[in-house]
Amino acid sequence: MPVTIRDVAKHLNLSVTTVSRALAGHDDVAESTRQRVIKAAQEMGYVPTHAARQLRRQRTETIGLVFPTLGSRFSDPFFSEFMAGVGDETSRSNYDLLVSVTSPGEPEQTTYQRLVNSRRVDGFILVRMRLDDWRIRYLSQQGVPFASFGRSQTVENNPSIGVDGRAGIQELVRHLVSMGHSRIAFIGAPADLTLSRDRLNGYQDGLDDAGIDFDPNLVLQGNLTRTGGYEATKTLLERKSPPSAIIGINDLTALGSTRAAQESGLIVGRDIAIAGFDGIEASEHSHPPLTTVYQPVYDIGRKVCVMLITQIEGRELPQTHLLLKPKLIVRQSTMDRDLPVHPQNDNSEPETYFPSSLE
Amino acid sequence: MPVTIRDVAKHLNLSVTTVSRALAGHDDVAESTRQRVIKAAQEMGYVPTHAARQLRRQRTETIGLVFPTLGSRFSDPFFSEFMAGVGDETSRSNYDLLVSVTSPGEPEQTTYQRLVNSRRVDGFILVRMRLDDWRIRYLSQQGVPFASFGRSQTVENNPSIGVDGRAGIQELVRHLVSMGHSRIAFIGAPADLTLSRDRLNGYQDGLDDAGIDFDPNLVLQGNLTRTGGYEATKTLLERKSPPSAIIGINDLTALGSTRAAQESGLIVGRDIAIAGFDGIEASEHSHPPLTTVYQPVYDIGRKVCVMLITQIEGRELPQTHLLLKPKLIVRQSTMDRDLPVHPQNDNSEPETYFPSSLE
DNA sequence: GTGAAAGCGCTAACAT
DNA sequence: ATGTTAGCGCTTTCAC
Repeated sequence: MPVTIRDVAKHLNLSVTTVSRALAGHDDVAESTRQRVIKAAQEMGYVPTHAARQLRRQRTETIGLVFPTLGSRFSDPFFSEFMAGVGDETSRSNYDLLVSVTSPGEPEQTTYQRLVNSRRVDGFILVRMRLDDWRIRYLSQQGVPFASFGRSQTVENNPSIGVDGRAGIQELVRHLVSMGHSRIAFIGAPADLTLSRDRLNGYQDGLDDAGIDFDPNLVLQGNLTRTGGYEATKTLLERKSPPSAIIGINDLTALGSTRAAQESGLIVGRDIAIAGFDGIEASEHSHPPLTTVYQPVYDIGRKVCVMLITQIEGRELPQTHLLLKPKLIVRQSTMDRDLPVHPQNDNSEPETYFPSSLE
Repeated sequence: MPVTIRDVAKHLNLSVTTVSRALAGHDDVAESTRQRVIKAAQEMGYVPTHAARQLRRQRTETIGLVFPTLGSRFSDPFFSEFMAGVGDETSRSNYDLLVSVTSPGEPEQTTYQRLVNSRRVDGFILVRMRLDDWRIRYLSQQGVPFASFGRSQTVENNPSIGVDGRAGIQELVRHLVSMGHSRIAFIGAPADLTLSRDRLNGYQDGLDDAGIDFDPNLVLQGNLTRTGGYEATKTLLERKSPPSAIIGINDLTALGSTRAAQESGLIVGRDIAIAGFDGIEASEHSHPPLTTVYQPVYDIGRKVCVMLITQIEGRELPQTHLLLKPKLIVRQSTMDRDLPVHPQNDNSEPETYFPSSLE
């Protein structure tokens, strides 16, 4: 039923080859012919069948994105932001985006293997990197291109964009210390995640800078969700000497933390300081607005995608790894209302996240 | 490089035909042969090339999901929840999910047309239905299967799952009235969306029930985002006689509204009541927790997907349309703390959203 | 029960 | 500048 390249060829009394070449923009076809072909194709509503082209060219023009499952649902706005960035960039580059939500029962590996073996995608975008990451080993070995948000220590230099979570948290601790805090708690995430180690290191660094002793009682493990933050905070607040400030490893954690503190009758920002990491929209609109370490997730999604496509198309990558510096955004959740606005409180995004070579 | 069906055939001294049939489970191949084939395929790591199979069978085993762009970013948790449901169900049914974020420049139609013409997907899942919806006309005309979350009035009975937003909001108004409110504002969404009309009708119904006159000054249009709710609320609160209660057409709107009210020094739940619609996770964790009309978005995603796949595979659809009744969840944002908990405040999800035929 | 052959729609190597 | 031919990897008649 749908119109094929043969229909167009027949219609114009040309061979399919010529039509194909005209449409592909080869220079060995007469300009007049090309015009006729383009016009006819247009009029007849011809669009190449993806499967056929794919089979022939051995390229899918599709990139894969496998989301980690977070319990039965995933509603981390972080991921939607990221996906929006990736999605915009893929369609800008005429690629399609295949999304897999690792289903509850299925092990993640199966998903990747299936996609690789059936040659369903040209490459992968990886998120939620682990210190030791199976995916990197597997994909490198299979020769399948990939680019990641965040690094792993599995392979030296995989193409990726990272955010210096260590420096970010370190700066956050500095800010809290400057506000007079010394009992600062940290609600982390599973230890195998790269971001856990980085941010925890930053926490450590920050304490060191201020000459504060590390207190294991003030470090708990959450799971990057609101609920995780909520529960960890309940525990913290029941301690004999509770913290005066809490850092959530991400905004969701900090938001859960905020709720727990409020349920305990504390005024966040005055009785206790709470801060997060990510800078999701909700952090800005929460009550009180949340101090956070901002990273440009949408843009990172786009750039990681650019990196991947560059590789897929065999072009040279300006740099394989990019480490961005996140930006502390101080808001009410760490500021006593009676104090003046902190000088760091500049909400504008810096202009120069990315080197021009990636633009 | 990757192993093809020919490799398997050669390895076993069989024809590709036989291998193909053995793997497809046809009954005209000797049981012993089948076992050998399956074993060999397994060992050799054979997985059918998707493109080839697709070209031959004229089926993609892929379903398409085109997200509306909401400004440059989309971070509505509503969509991630929905996508998680769709994604889980597609992979359970061995389908893939192709996601398109309509990019800022590109008109939505182009996206659909490209996907249809290149035969990239077997069908679509539609969201954000409009009263008069081009997509329904187009896809029906092209003979491409689809199923939607929400209805349009374009076609009589397109396969869809809807939520009775009218009844939901009506019940919400009833609740607000029972709490003593009579100046109830409504922050809506663009009028061409089906959900806008439904929920506005419910608002109207609720007022009628209570014998309250409709006051056009209390109805504003938002855009389903926090910012929209925030701004509309600022406007409302500047009015000479501001509302004592505000209904946001979705949770995000209500959350923005909450922030605006708090900035004006109001205690939400006591000085002003605010409620939303959707029941996203953030509504539960906001301060104060938000009264909302809950709809099971994740499950709806799954079921819509089941509907679509049923159609694609030519099986009979038990019913083309399903209308779910949403559930009012009363939380602090509409309750003066001094009052006892409202009887409707039962947070458990009802067990019987879906008829067993869809399970 | 198994194999040979055709063909899905396209692109590219090789003529002319 | 255009056409002929082959083949990507698979499924499906149609023979045997």
